[in-house]
Amino acid sequence: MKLSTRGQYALHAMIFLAKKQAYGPQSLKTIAEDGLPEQYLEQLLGALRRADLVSSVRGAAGGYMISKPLSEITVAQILESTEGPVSLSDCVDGDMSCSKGSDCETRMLWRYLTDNINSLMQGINLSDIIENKPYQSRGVNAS
Amino acid sequence: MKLSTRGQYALHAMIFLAKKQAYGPQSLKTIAEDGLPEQYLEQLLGALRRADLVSSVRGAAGGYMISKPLSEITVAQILESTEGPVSLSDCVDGDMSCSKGSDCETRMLWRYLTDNINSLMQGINLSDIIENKPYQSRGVNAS
DNA sequence: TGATTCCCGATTGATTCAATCGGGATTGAA
DNA sequence: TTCAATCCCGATTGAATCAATCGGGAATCA
Repeated sequence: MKLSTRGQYALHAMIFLAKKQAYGPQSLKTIAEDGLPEQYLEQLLGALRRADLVSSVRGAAGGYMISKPLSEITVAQILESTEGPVSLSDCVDGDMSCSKGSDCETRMLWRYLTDNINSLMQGINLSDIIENKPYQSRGVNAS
Repeated sequence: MKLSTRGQYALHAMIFLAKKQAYGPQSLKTIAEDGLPEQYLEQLLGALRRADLVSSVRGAAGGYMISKPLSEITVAQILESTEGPVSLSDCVDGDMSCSKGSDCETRMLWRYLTDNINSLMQGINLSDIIENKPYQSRGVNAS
């Protein structure tokens, strides 16, 4: 179970933007400066913008910036907007492609794990990250 | 973030075997009976056997069976043996492909998330699942 | 007007995934 | 001894996904 580079790059970019909040919009070129492929990153920032996590300014001296308080942007939001929903198995989302009933053991397990992973990621926001807070166990709980 | 079918099929098969423990080895054909592709499942059972989670008996009337007490087989073991280690980002395992130092913010975050997800999965064993115990929050903790 | 930037769909090449294939080895029963 | 049932296992295939690039367009500012 692994994230794709999308989520990793996106988080990287968001941390970068969070730190530069005071200096106006940051161009793609600047954000990509430490090695991320620029045009690829562009796709990701598009996704982050559509998720309302960043806003953008066009034209010369334009760029991207964080669109709301850092404490309101969670790791879950960043990853979901670029990687799609965290959902270990399709059968967790009600679409019922499998033949078994809605209470089959595996489904309950996937749901439990998925919920907990989501809580974990919702429990950490950008502000926590850049302030280097040691993360606390929070929101992780039983079904 | 999604599991592949490997982990899903493997868990399914393990639950099946757990329930049939009293009835001797179960053949691939039997295990695959409710729709899993038989030859694909064969690969997975090979992996589970190499991880010592099941043992096999060849020849007519042969098959697979759980190889140790149900309470000693965790979801983490099942998924790892078929999907590889749960590790959200390569940079978590010390191999240092990235240029940044060992304490970069994203690395610490991936490590935190990875550790917690692993604890979560180590905290549930086959016995819990087939006895339909409501899972408790356990082992999930801070960095 | 032109440079700088974001915007965005299409395309490419590599990798991974899901599954099948084709044969082999082992065992128990007839 | 033969045969059917079963596990064993590496190789192959086709499709999907991933990572990245391409090629143009639109907005903004000097």
